[in-house]
Order: sequence, then structure tokens, then C-alpha cells
Amino acid sequence: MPEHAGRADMSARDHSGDEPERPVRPAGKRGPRPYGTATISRVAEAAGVSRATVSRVMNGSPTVNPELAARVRAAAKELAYEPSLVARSLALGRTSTIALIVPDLANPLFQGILRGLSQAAGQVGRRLLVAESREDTEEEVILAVEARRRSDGLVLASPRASDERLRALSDRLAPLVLLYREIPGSTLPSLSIDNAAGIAEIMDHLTGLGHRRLVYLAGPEASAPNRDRRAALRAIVAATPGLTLTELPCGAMFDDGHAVARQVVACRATGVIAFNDMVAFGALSGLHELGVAVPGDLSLTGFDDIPFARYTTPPLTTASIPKNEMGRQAWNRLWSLMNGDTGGHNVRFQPRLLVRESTGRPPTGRTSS
Amino acid sequence: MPEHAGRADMSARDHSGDEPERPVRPAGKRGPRPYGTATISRVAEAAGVSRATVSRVMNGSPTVNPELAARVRAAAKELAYEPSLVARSLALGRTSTIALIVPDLANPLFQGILRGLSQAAGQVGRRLLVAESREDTEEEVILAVEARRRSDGLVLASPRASDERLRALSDRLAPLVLLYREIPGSTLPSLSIDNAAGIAEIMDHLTGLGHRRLVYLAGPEASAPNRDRRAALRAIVAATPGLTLTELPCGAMFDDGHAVARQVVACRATGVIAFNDMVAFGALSGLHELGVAVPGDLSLTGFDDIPFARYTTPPLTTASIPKNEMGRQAWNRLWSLMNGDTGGHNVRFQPRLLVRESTGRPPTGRTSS
DNA sequence: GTGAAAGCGCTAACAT
DNA sequence: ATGTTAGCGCTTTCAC
Repeated sequence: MPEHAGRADMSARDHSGDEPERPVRPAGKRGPRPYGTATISRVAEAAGVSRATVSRVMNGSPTVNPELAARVRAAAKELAYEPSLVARSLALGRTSTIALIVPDLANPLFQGILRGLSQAAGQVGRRLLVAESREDTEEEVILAVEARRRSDGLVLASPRASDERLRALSDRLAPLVLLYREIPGSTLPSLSIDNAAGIAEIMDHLTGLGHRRLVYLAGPEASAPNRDRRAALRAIVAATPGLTLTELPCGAMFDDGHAVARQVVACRATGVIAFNDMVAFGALSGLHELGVAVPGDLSLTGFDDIPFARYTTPPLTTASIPKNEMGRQAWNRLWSLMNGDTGGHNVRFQPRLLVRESTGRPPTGRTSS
Repeated sequence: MPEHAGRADMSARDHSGDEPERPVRPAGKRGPRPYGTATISRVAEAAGVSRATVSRVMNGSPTVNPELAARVRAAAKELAYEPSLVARSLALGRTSTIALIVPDLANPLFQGILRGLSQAAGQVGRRLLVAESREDTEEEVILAVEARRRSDGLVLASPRASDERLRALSDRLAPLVLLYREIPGSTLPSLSIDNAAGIAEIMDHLTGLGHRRLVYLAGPEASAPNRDRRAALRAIVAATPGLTLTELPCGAMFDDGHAVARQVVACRATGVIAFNDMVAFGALSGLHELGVAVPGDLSLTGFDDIPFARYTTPPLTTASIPKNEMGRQAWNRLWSLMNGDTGGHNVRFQPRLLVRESTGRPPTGRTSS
């Protein structure tokens, strides 16, 4: 499918020079040498000052003679000087970079985090290193350690890795903020979601509408959020007479939800609780194909409130979690940790139920079991 | 909405030690000191070898006596030694990091790029620095330059910045790969989309179905893809007798498309060509609310094929562009540039029309203008 | 095979 | 206010 457009691309450099001392420049054009060539020493030399002075000027120290400063700036400009951030990082002992590890960059959940974190950190001049663990726990550990070494702090979204593993790693990764999960009995700073509360809201809504036969479209077995949500579901069902719950193994993606649509109608539930919005989408699409009306025949709920949830037909009732906000707060926590603070109190965000149009009263005649 | 969960978070370090020489360790527990403390010198000292040897061992040089190597590794482990990647970068003159600048991290288009790039680069041990310019051209320039200085190469998605600007910057940013646009008359390596071809496919499809009255939901005025697509549209309409085209200023987001739904029906077109999928989504949603049937009353097309496009109701007919693939290829180009190659030929990806269910024959009686 | 020494480019006391 | 000096932690000739 990719097509060459037939336009040749020429080398940016006309020839590879042999003179190590004098960098190649376009013939006949007097001007700065190639970027990245100049060092602080050359600038100092050119301006007739010491490197310390150049450093001061470049960092806006107010204690420099304006005249000198001007000379330095001129020299810097002439030489097209760009301070090396790597050298600076080494000298300073910090990189002004933080790292984020997520299991899946295709997941809107993590995209939201990424965005919030990037913006919050960016506002104070911190850059973001991003890596995707592709749901691979081994990979994740390696990545996390490496990413952390390149940066001043780490935000780790790790729904799969075991508690022990994370606990064992926490020293090497600090300052570290954990996302979407807490480690029981640990002091690891974390930002998580109160899954049980979200499920409770969904269940209240559904049962309030009159639904009694429910089905859960389960997420990946290894996923902590899935385990939390399922446990909450079971607890509620166990505590509420007259409720029945079917659990359908499903997954976390569109296609998983889509594939399970048939089973959903087969189990004759009136309310379906999807592990997340993507699964709900898939299910919605599959149900539509089967001619099942939502919410006429079946009510459907998601979880997460990803951006597209309000644009499905019908718009999806879901438990909303503040993705960007979590990114921002992750930055705040990390920042305070980086400043030697304790990291403050752990936070558990309470999902908010957004009632849209994918839920309604069950069809008459099926209200009670 | 955020709620504190009431669990205090204690400091990871019990107290701040006063002994600069001997790092604090948890009382009574013999073990490695805090991570990040050990340097190559300490390891060398502990193992009774030179730093050079430690370096060799850490980098897997085969020319080290196995016995020595073992001693070094033991010492490194004991001291919980983690080589400083920053120091390494300085010594080596490369960071093993590349940077990506996108206008909007919330845009699925760029999320796809990000993902493809991250994976391709990650496969050979390169990490990704990500920054979002938030559609701000000034900001973008600053970001790009800075990001480039922290990395070994840059991938820049810049649909807004002017050609001149980009051309002027190209020296400072090299090795640089430009995304989603080409700079006319320049040798800048770029990966772009053949917007005209995509529009042509869409138009063929629509006119083949019998549509004659068309409306274009225009993207942002400053966006290069929008200009390309609009120009292609106009050219086709101008060259095809019997076709009429209305242009509705719109935007690039859901809400823009949603807001314009009313005007779409007002202009009595039978075929609507949205700037991109998000706009198409918004329009779809708005039309649905107005009781307009798609494709019964109106046919609707998008552009990009974002992940959700196949899950809308009805699924969206759209011109697909290979987002992940572009990310991968961006890495390939960058990699070759970083190796001093010329960067090869520029590539223009041909969109592929995906005919789904949002398009059909126009309602009878409206077929011809 | 191993070590000594000279950088990589910058910052930060400290001295003047 | 400016320069001198000593690092930051690693790699890499170049001798041995």
C-alpha cells in the first residue's frame, strides 16, 4: 500500500569532509557551522571569557556584566551554540525528564494519563519519556528500571505485575508513583480507582431500573481492575436477594466484546456490565448486528468513560474516571517525592456514573427473574 | 470528585542521615544501600580492578578474564550498582533516545504514530521522548529544539507550522523526519499522506453511488491536511459537470462535527465528506439526534480510519491511513539518517478507501441536483 | 587482558 | 563580577 512518490531525497550534507578541525559548511556561504558542534569552551574562547561566565549567561544569572553578557550571547549565536542537555544533566544530577510506563499505548485510558502527565510536567519544563510494556510483565520490569535511570522519576501503570514484584522493585524505581493500583501493606505512593464504588454505582443504577438478571463481560484474568470489579459485583449480587449474575470471559478490547455478543443474548440477562468501555463498544456493535435493541432489549454499561463513549449510538452509560486528572495528580505526587517530601496521602478516585442512553428499563415480562 | 482514601503514606526513608560517607540503610538489615548511590569507581574499588575493567564487564566485552568479570559482577550486585545512563550518554555522544512532537496527544492519529514509533524504536533499545505542542506553533518550535537536544533524532508532526519556518529549523533539528507533510522544494525527509488520492477515492465512491450534491465539513483553516483535502475536492468538483459542493467551516473534533449537523441537513446535500473521522463521528451523532438516517437520507465519509471508525453505528466509510506503519517507517528513516545515510526517498502513503455502512445510494428523487 | 589517563560538556564552590 | 578548579560518571585510546 505504501507508495514511493518518486521524489528523490538528497543528502543534507554535500560531501563528507576530511578536515576534522574545520566542520564542513556549504561552500560560499559564510555562516554558523552545523548545529551541535559548538561547546561551551569554544564560546568562552570566542567571547574571551571563562566557561563559568558563559554558563552564567546561558542560565540567566543576574550577576553578569551586561556588556560581557552581550558579548557571550553574540558569540553563542555566531557559533550556533546549543548547550548540551546531557552534560548539563550529568553536572546537575538531574535530567528534567520523567518517565511513564503503560501496558498499552492503544488504550484510551492510558492515553488520557499520558496526556495529563505530559501537560502537567511540561508546564514546569519537564519532559516525558514514554514506554509501552505491551502487557508483558517481564518486559515491564526491565523497561521500568531503565526508564527510571534516564529520568528523575517514574509513573508506572502496571495492572498485571504482582504485588511482591512491585514491592521488591520500589527501591530501584523511587521516586515512583503507581497508577491504577495500590500495593496492600505498602507505603508506595499510588493513585488508583475505587472500582468497587464504580461497580456499586452501576449496579444501583441497573437494579433501580428494574434489572435482575445481569451478565458481566469479564476483563483479562490477570488484570487487577478486572479482579476488583468482578469481586465487587459478586459481593453485591451475593448481598442482594433476587439478583443473578452470569460471568462471561471476555477481554479488554473491542473485538472481545464484539465476539461475545451472541453469548450475551443467549444468557437471557437484561443488563450487561462490561469490564470497560471498549468491551461495551464491541458488545454494542455485535448486538446491533444481531438486531438486539439497546436499551430496548438490553441495557449496557461500560467503565472508564473513554472519549468516544458519548458518541456511540446509543451513547454509553458508564462509570467515568478522571484520566487526565490522574495524569496531573501523578505529576504532583511525583514532584513532591522528587523534592524529598513523603508523597502525601494515597488517593482513590471515585468513579462517577454517567447515565446516558444505553441503559433503560428492562423489557416488560422479564423484569423479575 | 477525587477523594482521599484516608491512608497515610509514610516516607520511604526513615531519617535523613548526617554521614555523607556511609549512606543510610535500614537499621539491622544488612544489604545494598539505596539505589543510585554506587558509581563505577566504587565498584572498581570494591572489586579491586580499574574502572575500565568494570566498564568492560558492564558492557559485555569478551576480552575480560572470566574470574575478574565474576568479581566485578559480584561487587556490582553487592553495591546495587546501576550504571548512569546520563554519564554514558555524555561519554558516548548519544542518548539512545529519540523524540516525537505531536500537536495533540488526544488525537487518535498521533496516538497511532506514537505507538508505531515507540514500538519500532523500542525494539532496538531506543526510548521515546514525547511532547505535545498543543497546536501552538511557537511552542512547537521551542519544544522541538529542546527535545532534539535531549535525543539523537526527531520525528515532528507539524500540520500547522509554515514551510519557511520548518525549513529554517531543519538544520538544528537534524536528523529529522517530518510527518504528515512535505516541504516543497526541500530535501527534508518526510512521510506524508496523499490526501488528494484519498479524496479522489472518496469522491469516486460517492459519485459512483449516485451522489451529486456534496458538502465538505472543513477542518481547521491552518491545517495542511485540510487545505490539501479541500483543494482536491474543489479540483474534482470543478472537473466534473453536475457536481455541486458546499463547504461548511467545521473543525477537527467531535464537537465541531456535532455542532454542524443542522447545517448539513439544511444544505440539502446527499453526501457529506468530513475532514476526518472525528468530525464524521460528531456529525453522525448530531444527525442521529435530528432523526436523519445514515446512509438512508445522507451518506457520510470520514478520513483517517481511527480505531473507533469501524464500531460506530453505522460503521464509517473512510479513507484509511496506516498510522502505526507510519510510526514504524518514521523510525526506519530516522535510523538511517542517524547512521549518516541520506534518509532515502520520501514516501507518500496512499490512503485506502474502506467502504463500510455509512454510505449508500442517495434517496430517490434527490439523485440529480 | 588490564590499567592509566584523557576526555565528553557542563556546573558550582571557592578564590580573587 | 569573573576566573580557577574540581568534579558529575562513564568510555576509550594507548601503553604495558
